[in-house]
Amino acid sequence: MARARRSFVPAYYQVAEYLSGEIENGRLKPGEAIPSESQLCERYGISRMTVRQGLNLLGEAGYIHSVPGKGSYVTVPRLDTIVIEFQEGRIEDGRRLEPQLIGVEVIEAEDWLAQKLGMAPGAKVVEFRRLSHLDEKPAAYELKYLPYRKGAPLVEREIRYAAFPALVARCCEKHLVKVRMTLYTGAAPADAAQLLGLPGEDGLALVLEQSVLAQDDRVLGWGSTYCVPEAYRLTAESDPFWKGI
Amino acid sequence: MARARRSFVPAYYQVAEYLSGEIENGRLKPGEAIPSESQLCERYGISRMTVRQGLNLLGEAGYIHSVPGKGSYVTVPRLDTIVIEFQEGRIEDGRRLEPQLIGVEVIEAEDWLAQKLGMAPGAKVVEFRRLSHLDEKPAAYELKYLPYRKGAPLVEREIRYAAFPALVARCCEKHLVKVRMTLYTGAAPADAAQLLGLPGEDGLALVLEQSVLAQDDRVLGWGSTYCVPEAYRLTAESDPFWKGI
DNA sequence: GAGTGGTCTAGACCACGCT
DNA sequence: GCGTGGTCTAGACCACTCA
Repeated sequence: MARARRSFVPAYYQVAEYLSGEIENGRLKPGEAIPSESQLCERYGISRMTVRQGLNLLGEAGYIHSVPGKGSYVTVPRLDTIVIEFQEGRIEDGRRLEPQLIGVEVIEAEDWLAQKLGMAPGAKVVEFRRLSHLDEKPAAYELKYLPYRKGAPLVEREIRYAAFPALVARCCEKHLVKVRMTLYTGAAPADAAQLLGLPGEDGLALVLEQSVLAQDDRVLGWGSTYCVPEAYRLTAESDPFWKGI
Repeated sequence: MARARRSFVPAYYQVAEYLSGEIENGRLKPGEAIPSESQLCERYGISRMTVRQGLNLLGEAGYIHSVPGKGSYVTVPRLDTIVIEFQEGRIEDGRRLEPQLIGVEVIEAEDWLAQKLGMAPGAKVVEFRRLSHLDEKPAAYELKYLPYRKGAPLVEREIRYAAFPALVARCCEKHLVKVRMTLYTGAAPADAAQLLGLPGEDGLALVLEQSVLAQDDRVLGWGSTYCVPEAYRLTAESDPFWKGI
């Protein structure tokens, strides 16, 4: 508990380690108050700013949170948020899918698409379709749309290999974009079902819908990926101290 | 750019706002260096610790990162990590599923299960099955397993309503657990397919596999949820500055 | 050697929650 | 009124990078 001498570990880090240890082994329980800053100063013989630096570390990691005028408390971990690392064109074990561009067109957006993209019906959009293979077998069919912009040439190489959000960002000249994704099991369009060789008359696939959004939530692009069942898995891990939303 | 006077906004916060604004509007581009700490001190007429507090905020948010001896740089956002808020027994729009406990048994683990749970084959495990309804229609079938522990009574109320990770945590007397989840479209077991009224001979469903892990990655519980296609969707948003893994 | 970020001090004043 | 955390200062020494 006393601060280790002759150590290259910074003092603030030792404070953080000590407290996170106490939390992990259960001596400090969720909801409980941790020692006050001045107590920690005294215990470790360090200044308050240094103690605060350590507590800040724990706060970032989500172990604790503080209430002005009262104290700092151990956070109750949340198990309902999970983080997925989703790499387009790459599956769980890191193997790469072989993408094949099977169509690029400028079309007029039908109503449903215009709505998804936040455009007027009939507006011009670029549609492109990709079919990706894994081990010579078709694994995913992608259908992507982004507003047509004169003078924003889409290089075929890019369309073929680039991840969709990055493509959209470059095309719209935005520096920061976000992605919103929806996952479900649903029917693939007939042509996709055929190309993917989906069994059954309803052609169920794992569907990943991606909306690429600007910082102000304006939709910049929309796409849908139909994945062959079983071939495509997503793994995710809980982020117990996520603080977003 | 100059620090606002007569403002109740803390100085460090103003520094952070100014810089994040510059990043968002693209005047500071990913990979570029931001002004040095001493430059910011001078510009705002504040001390270095205060500037650092502001930069720390941006660092936490993932906008910038620093390189000792060189400077701080605008981070290139990542679009390949997304965060899902997954609430067991609750769907996208917040509606609750009505759970129904349809079986609890102590069984001896078959090989595949023993492997999932990291136990010896034949070890005793508690199996329970739940069927959840949405609008009177079956929506999800859950199959969960956790090691049988003498003297750790499982209250029916809990089994029926509690989220699985929380149940496991309480049962194993662990304070901190993690969840690893895998999502895919796959075949449901025959009994599940029948109860859910899945169409087609292969009975495809959206499958959510959950492993509940201790901090040391030991498996504490394993479960699988089979969701009726289309009824169940997961939405996720990108976390452009996630720093994990 | 000049400049950078990383760590740390020993103070200060404030708003807040309690009692 | 006392203890809490939130903000802020004006210094300090260090290790590091780069010219």
